[in-house]
Amino acid sequence: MLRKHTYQDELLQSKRAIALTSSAELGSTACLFRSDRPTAAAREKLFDKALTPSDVGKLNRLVIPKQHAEKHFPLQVNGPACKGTLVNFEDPCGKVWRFRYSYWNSSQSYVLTKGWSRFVKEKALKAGDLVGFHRSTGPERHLFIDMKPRVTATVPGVLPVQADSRPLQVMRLFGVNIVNVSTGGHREVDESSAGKRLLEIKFLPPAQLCKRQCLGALCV
Amino acid sequence: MLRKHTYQDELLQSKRAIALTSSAELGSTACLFRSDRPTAAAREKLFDKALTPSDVGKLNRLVIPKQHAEKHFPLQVNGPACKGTLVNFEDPCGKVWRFRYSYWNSSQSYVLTKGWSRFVKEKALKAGDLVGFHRSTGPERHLFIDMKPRVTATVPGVLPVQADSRPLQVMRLFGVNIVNVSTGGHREVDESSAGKRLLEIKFLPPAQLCKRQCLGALCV
DNA sequence: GTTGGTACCTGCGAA
DNA sequence: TTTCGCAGGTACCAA
Repeated sequence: MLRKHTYQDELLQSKRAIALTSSAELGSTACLFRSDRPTAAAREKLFDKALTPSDVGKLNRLVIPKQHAEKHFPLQVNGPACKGTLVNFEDPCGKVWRFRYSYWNSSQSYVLTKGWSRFVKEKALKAGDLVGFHRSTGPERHLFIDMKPRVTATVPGVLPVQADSRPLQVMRLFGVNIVNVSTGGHREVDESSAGKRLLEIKFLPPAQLCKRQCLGALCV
Repeated sequence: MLRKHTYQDELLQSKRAIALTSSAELGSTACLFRSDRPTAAAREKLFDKALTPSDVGKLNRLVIPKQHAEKHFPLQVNGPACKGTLVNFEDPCGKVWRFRYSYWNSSQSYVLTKGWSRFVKEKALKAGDLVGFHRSTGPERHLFIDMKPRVTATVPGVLPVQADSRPLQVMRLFGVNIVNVSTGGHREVDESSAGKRLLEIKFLPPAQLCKRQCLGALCV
């Protein structure tokens, strides 16, 4: 699981880095489970982002809106972390995701890069879904990430809505998604076109499930 | 006009760089006017290039023929400028254009990238037009760029030709382009299809004018 | 040969 | 008006 060559520089940078208190001390793998998982208690919501087609597409990066990035995830742009750092986020399953976080001079934007595409794939994120960022309010200041399906104008009664009010996108049978509503391949989907979505039935890969804790909990 | 944050690394590179004496010291904007404009005197012609469809298309780059690039614009391919540098060229209006100049290993070609598309747009360059490169012979060795319309077989008398013999592309009224001959939106236009150009009448954005010195001079 | 990651760049819309 | 953010690209490299 260790990719030997990879993270040394980045870990060093991470340790020297920033006001951003990550859970880097947990280890060097891209994906871990926390063993000291706190109770779901004190967390402050930092911000949400509605994912764009690019955020979930081939660009393998998430643009963090600048105002949120500079408020919550400050990077020392001219300091040792100017080339980015590694940041860990815990998902609702307790799984820890390590992302590279950096600033792109050319576009003047803050981005999560390395690791992001795996997250998109495993969570089966789609454009319009919301990703939320949180931080524990205790002294450890751990970071958390969660995801919510897009809030969309559906045709009431026509498409399935789950008990948790999640619309449209998943229908589970024994913990497996058996329905996926896609946009038929169009990249640009806005709220107004959501009603034109086509129903596609397909099996989603098991990786989409939260492997440790969520097989019975539907914790996507 | 200054995009403050941007070009620090690149300026550093530019300052460390190469035998290519650019006028980088003029500032950090992509487009400046020289305040110390020399007389039109001593310049040596370096070379011309007839623009290809790709040079004026979506690729946003100009390929510099290798023999000219290596003769006139040497890059230390393995040196500090191996990732390219910024070079300033003054156009006939005295407007200074900053282009990124670099070598693409994948295609083994020398290219102007950043900034080039703006130049193409503002000058309304078309495939077949000639772009000329010059250098002042004085100690400052400033670089200059100019453009000439394609030498083309037009239908005499049908399309307007300006006093400077530029065919087709611009007709000015009080210093404003009121005619633009385009290719109807096709991206790839080669010599053989040039005769099929359509006339379109439209107002061009004011940026196409040479803002400082050329309102009365028709200096495109 | 393919994929993912880094670091470029640009058009465009909103402020 | 110009500037800025950022969505959507590209090039290149390494695995």
